[in-house]
Amino acid sequence: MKDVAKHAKVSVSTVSYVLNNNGPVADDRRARILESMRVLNYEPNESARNLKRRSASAIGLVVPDLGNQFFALLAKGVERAASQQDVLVVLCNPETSEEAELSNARLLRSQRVDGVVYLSGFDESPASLIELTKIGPVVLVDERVPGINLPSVLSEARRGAREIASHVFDNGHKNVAVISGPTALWTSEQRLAGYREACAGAGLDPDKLKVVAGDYRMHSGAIIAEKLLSVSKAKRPTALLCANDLMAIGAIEYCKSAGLSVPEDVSIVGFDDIPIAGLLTPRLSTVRQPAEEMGFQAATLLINMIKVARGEEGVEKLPSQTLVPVEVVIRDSVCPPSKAK
Amino acid sequence: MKDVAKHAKVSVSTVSYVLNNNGPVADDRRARILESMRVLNYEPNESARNLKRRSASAIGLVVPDLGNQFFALLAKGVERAASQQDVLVVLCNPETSEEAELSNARLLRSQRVDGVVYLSGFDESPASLIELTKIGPVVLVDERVPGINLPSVLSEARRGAREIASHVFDNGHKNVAVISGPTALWTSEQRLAGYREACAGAGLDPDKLKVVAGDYRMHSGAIIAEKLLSVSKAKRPTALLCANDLMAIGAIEYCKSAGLSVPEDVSIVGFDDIPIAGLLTPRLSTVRQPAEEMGFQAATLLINMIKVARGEEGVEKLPSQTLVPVEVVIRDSVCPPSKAK
DNA sequence: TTGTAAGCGTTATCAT
DNA sequence: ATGATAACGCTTACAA
Repeated sequence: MKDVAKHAKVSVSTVSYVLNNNGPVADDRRARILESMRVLNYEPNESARNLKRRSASAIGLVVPDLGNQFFALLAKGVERAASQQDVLVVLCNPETSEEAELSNARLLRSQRVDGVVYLSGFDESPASLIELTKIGPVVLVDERVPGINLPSVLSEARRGAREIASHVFDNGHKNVAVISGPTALWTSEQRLAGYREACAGAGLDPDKLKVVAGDYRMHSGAIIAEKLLSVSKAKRPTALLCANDLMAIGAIEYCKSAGLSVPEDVSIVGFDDIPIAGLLTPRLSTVRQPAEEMGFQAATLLINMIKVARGEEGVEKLPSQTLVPVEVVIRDSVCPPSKAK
Repeated sequence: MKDVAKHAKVSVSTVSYVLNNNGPVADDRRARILESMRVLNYEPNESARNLKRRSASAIGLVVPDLGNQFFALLAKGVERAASQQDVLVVLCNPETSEEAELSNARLLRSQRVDGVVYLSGFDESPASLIELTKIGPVVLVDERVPGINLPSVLSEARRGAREIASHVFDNGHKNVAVISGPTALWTSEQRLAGYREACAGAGLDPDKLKVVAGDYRMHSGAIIAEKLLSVSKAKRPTALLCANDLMAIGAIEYCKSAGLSVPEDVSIVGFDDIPIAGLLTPRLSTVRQPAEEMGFQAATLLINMIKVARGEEGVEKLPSQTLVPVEVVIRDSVCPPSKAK
């Protein structure tokens, strides 16, 4: 920067002014400075800027597992929103929730990021999260913590769950089981609540729904399906409501291995509509959550919060709660229960 | 830090010494300082450290599309390796290759990252890449640029391609077509070369292989399959060698829509073995590339290069070329050409 | 409108 | 073994 100043025969502060577009600079000088920057191909040292301005123009993205396409797409959306505003995205994969707590807090404290987009997905430790929000802005995606009202982007998961479950009940299923998500997760609760509503709406007793909690991973879907379906044919559920696609896929895989056909023997629905859902045989009926869009919204909201907190001029505070629509997509994995039953 | 020094009644330099474990510090003082840090829950300001040490302890990860599971898994591996060494990962999604060039170069120059893991996947602009490597370390994944020998982690793609193609030829296919990757990409060339070797090995003329280049995305697989298969049954290829799984899936989808059955009417193989490959009907025969492992290796190599360049003590330079093994996995998408032909 | 100079929180080079 | 102190590259009062 000194070099640029020297080369353009001005002082460093003038250079700084043109760099930040604040402070008044005569047009001819500005031009000279810009030219000098180009000639010397000067690139501002962001570490120094960050030090001075006490900010990093970077956000953290805490995501449990990029192997899950839903999260990967979400990450993509976050990245897109951030790069649009020249904000960097720092990837964090909390191995354990212990570490998550630490690494997040440290990340924020160490001034390497200005805020965090937080996707929990697995178990939650609200206390540490609340702690986090005291250090800096955090936005949750598809999650809420019981005690406190954190900014977040949510989906209409409950409605989606209700609707797809209704679809199943409308097909005439009476003996329906649920492969649910981890208990205590908000997403799990919402989806389950939706299923129960549909159940009641179909004139059935929601308390008679068999519910087993999985961990949102494929394997647990298979395990639980086995548990649920290894009973006499008369008692065997004719439909499985799975709280996400991965578990639904696991369930389908189990059925294949057990010689049960889907949907003839058992109807199965999922949740999320990850890209693979439409490619399976049978094509999976599910509820589409716009993963990438949700990531985009979350990052946009977070960056907005950061700017507002910084008192940047000309930025309106965004509502701290965003609701994105879901859409139930009916494909081939549901049919009326077989007469043979 | 000043506060810590004051609280522990020592000078800032002493605090700095214990923070970095360099410089000699009396044990009792060290203990006092550590205690003070804890009490004040002090967190070093990384921007300041970065400014001073001229490094960011962060690496960039340039990845074309997180929606592609192969890349997502790779990213996961990169993150894992990096976090193991307390290095941050900054995500970059080059929208266009123009921007890629710029944003990468700027990222490196602006001192926000110390190096870059680069996954091209789509078209390449070697010139800008070479430029990049002059600014800082870059490691390529599953890619090479013609002119120059960059550090990279490569897979035995050629062998894999040869072996899976052999499997197809061994099944008796004579009329085989290739849905290849983007021309000019190293991965495409390698795979194609492998296919040709297998072709020759089967006593067929490699120049008679029909080859059409796609873009590694699902859609192009479908389009090209249509082009290839919409001919009289006598001339229609009985097997499709697809340069990645996504295109293979596209091809399978096309076949389904066209009433062609796989593998009876046309055998199809892919490449990569993304998780979905084994879940399709028919289960896709393909070549497994250990995506996450490759990412891990790449980040490990990059970080090693950075440390070596920094002259850090006790670090041995890693070989700048890593070769990871592939494994062909035979599933159900191949069978001998139908007699009916 | 422009320049001077005082930090931002560290690290590293010296004396002590 | 410890403590002043000068950078690191930038921003921003404040002065000119």
